Amino acid sequence: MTSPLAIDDDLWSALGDPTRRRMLDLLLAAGAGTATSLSGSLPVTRQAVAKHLVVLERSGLVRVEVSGRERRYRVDDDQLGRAVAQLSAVGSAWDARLNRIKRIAEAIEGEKS
Amino acid sequence: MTSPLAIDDDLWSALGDPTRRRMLDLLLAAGAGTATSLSGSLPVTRQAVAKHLVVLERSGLVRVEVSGRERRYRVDDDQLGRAVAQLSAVGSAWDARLNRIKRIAEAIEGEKS
DNA sequence: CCCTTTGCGCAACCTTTAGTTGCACCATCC
DNA sequence: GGATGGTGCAACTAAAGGTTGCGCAAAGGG
Repeated sequence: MTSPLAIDDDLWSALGDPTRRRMLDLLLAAGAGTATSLSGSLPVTRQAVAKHLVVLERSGLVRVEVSGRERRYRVDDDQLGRAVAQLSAVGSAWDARLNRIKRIAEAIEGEKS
Repeated sequence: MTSPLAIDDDLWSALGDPTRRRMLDLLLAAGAGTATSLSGSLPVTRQAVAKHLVVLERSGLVRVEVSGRERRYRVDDDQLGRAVAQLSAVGSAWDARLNRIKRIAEAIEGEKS
């Protein structure tokens, strides 16, 4: 195992920002959205949202669909699925280590008696 | 459900940095470490590591133990456990939405026939 | 058809964060 | 006591997240 943590940093860092995470939530809930519509539900300006959309698009988590003068974004299911898989991979790697430590601690505890 | 995504942003953002994630890995693997020892296994300077350790300590993910002239850090199991729980909470919330979308799509697909 | 909306993009600027280098300090060990 | 090695502090740079202000083009309503 070459460290289960040799992770796609780009994907992770796209998810690292709270505003971007909330944008993904909003997009999942509404199906799609534009920079303007998203900024209505977020505590930041449209321009900030637009910059985040660029980041999300570069990381493949959303795709754009131009319709007239609107740029409508929606989540890329496959890519978000991959992201979720990585989150849970890191989570379970850490969990495994924590459990191993715990078992060792308990074993030592047992020996003492 | 008041959005499973009303998440502890501090904890998440502490985990958002790739260097900090690798530091946690190193600390878990070695049991403990100092700014100097960690910087030996990372592509950044000791000072950068020291700053990250401050962030990790503020978020409760590591605790320090002063021993002579060394400041030895180790992971706080409970807090890392909470962090892992949050990762998996967000992951499964998204997963649930993706699956719901998929089911709806399949249902529509079914209707067409 | 013109004029007003409205959704976007671009540019300048500010602040915070991750990183660097350089230096001074103090505990340790010979 | 003096060299050594682990820390802390300060100044500086670069990139990221955010803001404001402006200009433009596509829709829509008289």
